[in-house]
Amino acid sequence: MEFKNKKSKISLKNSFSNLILSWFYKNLRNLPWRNSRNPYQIWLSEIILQQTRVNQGLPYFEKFLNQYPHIEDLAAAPEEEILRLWQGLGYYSRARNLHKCSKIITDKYQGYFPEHYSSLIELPGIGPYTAAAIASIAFDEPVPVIDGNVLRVCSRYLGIREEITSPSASHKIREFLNAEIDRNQPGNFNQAVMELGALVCKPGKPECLLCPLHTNCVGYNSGIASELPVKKSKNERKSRFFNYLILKCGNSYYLQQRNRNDIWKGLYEFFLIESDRLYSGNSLPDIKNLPVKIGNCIYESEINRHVLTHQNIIAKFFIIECAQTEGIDQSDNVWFLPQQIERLPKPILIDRFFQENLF
DNA sequence: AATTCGGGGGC
DNA sequence: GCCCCAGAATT
Repeated sequence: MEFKNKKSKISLKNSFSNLILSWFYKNLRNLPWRNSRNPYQIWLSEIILQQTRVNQGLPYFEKFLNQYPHIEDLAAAPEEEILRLWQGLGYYSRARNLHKCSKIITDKYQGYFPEHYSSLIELPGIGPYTAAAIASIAFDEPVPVIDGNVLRVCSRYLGIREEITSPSASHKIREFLNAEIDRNQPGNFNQAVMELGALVCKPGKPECLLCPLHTNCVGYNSGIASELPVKKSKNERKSRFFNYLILKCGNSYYLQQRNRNDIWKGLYEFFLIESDRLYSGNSLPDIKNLPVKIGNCIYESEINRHVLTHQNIIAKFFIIECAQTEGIDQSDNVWFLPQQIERLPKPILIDRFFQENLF
């Protein structure tokens, strides 16, 4: 008995959990959402950070918390205002779901987040990762988070050579984390694994000699850490050709809101003709269904290339002066003055052209 | 299980 | 160029 206890204490001291937690206490970054255990702030930071680098998300967290100090403020805001604040972060469904979720919490939960994974995951925009993050960090529920960092750290530590999204790999990692998670401080444990992935166990060049886990890391000991995790090859990016007709009537410009299930849903853009090619200004095709009678093309932009994860957007802007008709109505959400356009949520491609040429 | 939703930064 | 980022929703 005596011997058994001693042995288990020794192995406990050198466990994955203890080693990574003591590393975490010494090396954690001072991030604003770590200064609070307010579930609203935890949630906000997690939504912003989905598929987003901490450095890119940081200013957005500050802006949102400043503009919407409490979840009720977010729930009361118009969706366009939220999208405008989100502008540039991408994956705009996150912003729309942020708004939806804030209304549900405000209206149906009296402003308080549910405290368990099983309830959190029912909310819009909250999936397995975010539910686990909020439950563990804000409410001490011992459920492991699994994100890109965690998958990388675990696949290397365990030496998992199967494709990382395979059921087998997922199972091994989940079992491992469920066994290792510190049940007294699950939030710190989860953040420790992610932090190690972000600062040491990095994608290209892991700094294994700085890693507190390297003596027991299969990937390191086999010399294949940098090859892991194994990922499927990605699909080729498809090209799309966007011809933007910037219809100008006096000082007003035509903009429309994207509402299809496509990129940039909810954002505003100029009159768009998507085609299998780019047009040129001196031979614009006959266009029907224009909202106004068009005149000459007074400016033709260079070719703009805008790269998204699954698409290559190839775009050109044509400024077209339109005949002043009697029907120009500023209130119909179609014709806008530059200072109004400034406040509309727009794709970066559109905002960049607007800022450089029209504002 | 596969696709699609942005944009930026590192190399 | 290519990779990946504190993933989720949809098909």
